[in-house]
Amino acid sequence: MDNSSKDDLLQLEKFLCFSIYSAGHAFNRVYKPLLDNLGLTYPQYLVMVTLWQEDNQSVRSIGAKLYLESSTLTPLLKRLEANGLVSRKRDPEDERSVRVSLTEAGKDLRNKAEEVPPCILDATGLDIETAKRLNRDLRTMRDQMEAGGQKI
Amino acid sequence: MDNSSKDDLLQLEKFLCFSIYSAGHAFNRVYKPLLDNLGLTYPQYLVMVTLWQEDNQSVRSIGAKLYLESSTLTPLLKRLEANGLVSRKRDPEDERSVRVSLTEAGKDLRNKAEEVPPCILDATGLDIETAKRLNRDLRTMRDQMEAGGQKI
DNA sequence: TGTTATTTAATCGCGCGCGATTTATTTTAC
DNA sequence: GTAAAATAAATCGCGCGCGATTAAATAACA
Repeated sequence: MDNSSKDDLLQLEKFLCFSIYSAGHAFNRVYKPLLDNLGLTYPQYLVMVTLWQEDNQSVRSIGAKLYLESSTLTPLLKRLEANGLVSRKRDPEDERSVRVSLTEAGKDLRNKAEEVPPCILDATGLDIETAKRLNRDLRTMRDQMEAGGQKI
Repeated sequence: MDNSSKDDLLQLEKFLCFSIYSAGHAFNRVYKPLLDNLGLTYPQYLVMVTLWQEDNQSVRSIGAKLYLESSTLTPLLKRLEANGLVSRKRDPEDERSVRVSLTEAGKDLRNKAEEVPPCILDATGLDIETAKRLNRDLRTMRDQMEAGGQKI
């Protein structure tokens, strides 16, 4: 391999992974002041969104939707519980499972939270069609990558 | 606002930010076994890439390229130094600055590292043109979001 | 039935990632 | 020339995020 080809291989700007990595951080920066108003971190916000969509889920179910492990979720959920937004109870039907439910305060927070997404789309500077296409392409790619690990 | 519109607003699948967040995690999972062979974490790998592109940079310069703070980089660089891949020295011309340079081991690692990017592109399942378009759109979006914070 | 395998959360250790602060150095303004 | 402002790293505290492990409950099966 000649030098120009070698130089091509390791250029940061060409790394799709880096664009995603840095775009994720950029999102976090934009979200932070908005979520501070709700008293949530970004991952906590995602957990609340899944619960607003469907209340009373197991830790496992939340993890499947967010691609997170119990080792991440358990401490996070305890913080949400400490802040009075959710309750955690062992499922009487299956004591292995822990059911996570919204408290009244958790349900109420939804109204304030609904003001967030439009602000974010605005901050990206994308028109809706481009945003939708990006979203679709990224989900396809993620699903492909997640599936790749399941060989055998 | 009626209920169907309300339901639309907070659907996880529609969140571009979540696609990026979860795609980032998926990348990490794919990278991990490859980077384990190099003895690097993903952020450490990014720092090494910037140094392979341009050796002997300040912490600030690396941070500007990766959008990271010194509070993130300093401990990371100390770990790279402890692993014998870089050296850290105060700049004699400006004692505030710390110059980070590749050791011989750090330079040598580049050869093994060049095998990584093709594996990754393969794992995404994307054709090159789609990957390039995604990359371009994401960088544009990120730059827009980073610029948005600089108002005034 | 009883034993083994699987499933579910929780725990622990480690490496980010950042905001806020601190320390040292350099630049600027007066 | 000195005081004030700006800049660069480093430090600290906190919240992820995960791999590895553990403990408890359930399922599978001989």
